[in-house]
Amino acid sequence: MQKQEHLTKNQQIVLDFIEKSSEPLKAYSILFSVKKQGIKAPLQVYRALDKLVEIGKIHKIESRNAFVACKNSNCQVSKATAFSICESCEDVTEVSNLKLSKYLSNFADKSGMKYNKYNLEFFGLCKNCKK
Amino acid sequence: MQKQEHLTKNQQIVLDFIEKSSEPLKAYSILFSVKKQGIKAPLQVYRALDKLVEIGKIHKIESRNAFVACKNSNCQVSKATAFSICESCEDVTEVSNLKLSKYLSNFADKSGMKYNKYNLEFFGLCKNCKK
DNA sequence: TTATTAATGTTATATTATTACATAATGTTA
DNA sequence: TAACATTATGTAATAATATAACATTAATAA
Repeated sequence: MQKQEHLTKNQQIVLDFIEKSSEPLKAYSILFSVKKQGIKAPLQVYRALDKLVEIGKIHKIESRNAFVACKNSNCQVSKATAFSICESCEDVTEVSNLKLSKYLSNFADKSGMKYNKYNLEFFGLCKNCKK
Repeated sequence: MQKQEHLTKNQQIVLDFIEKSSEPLKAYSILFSVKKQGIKAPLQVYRALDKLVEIGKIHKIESRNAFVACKNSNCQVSKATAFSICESCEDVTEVSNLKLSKYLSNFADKSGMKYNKYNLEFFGLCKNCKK
């Protein structure tokens, strides 16, 4: 279902780096880290990020301008994303909840607008930070 | 329930401008427009925006880095926001749906995290652009 | 093979947002 | 009201995020 089988060199470098990270990464921090692998300019990173988002390999956390690897094998999730964000430690976790995604994917209000995508960000304190 | 009764001059200028707009406004376009009213620097706008977001008078559309006036009288909504965004004309509407907000405000998943805030952005084509 | 599409490399620049510091206004409390 | 704390202001500089424009190369399709 992904539009592209093969990732290009730059896309693969950026994806590898994001997948290894336990936290959301910002474009310029990715840039800094992949310079040794030949990526020199912001645009090279942004292009890779755009493509990776498009094919659902990563997601952008809009409120943080940061990127995380997709943890769902289900490839439709790039059109239906939900995250929980700890406002203290900034830990971000992808929410995988079938009921939630069904509810939101089918959501329709009086506007008559048919949604083909959504992004939901929950904020709070994670277990650790709640203590 | 709002933390502040009285808006300061800069806050009021910025709020007035946003309330008059039918579309989300970006910080620098606000800046440009309120220069005649004595606001000279980005920081003056950002400070006003921060405060207005904090007290729920406006919301930030994260995926667009833009700001809209709150259309709900209900003041708790700044902690529970939902928008529908047309990807063609960029029209943004605040979604006011009690069922949705109840569902999301009470949402809890296995993470054990207690959420105190969420932001949801739906994307699609509005009635006009669907044609 | 030619045409088309997608990706790359590079430079420059646009856009969004914050730091730092000095000052003034406002609110609180003794 | 004086002293203090808090909040807002003004200003300059700069950081952080993202895109435009253009030349070139690689991959894919017809």
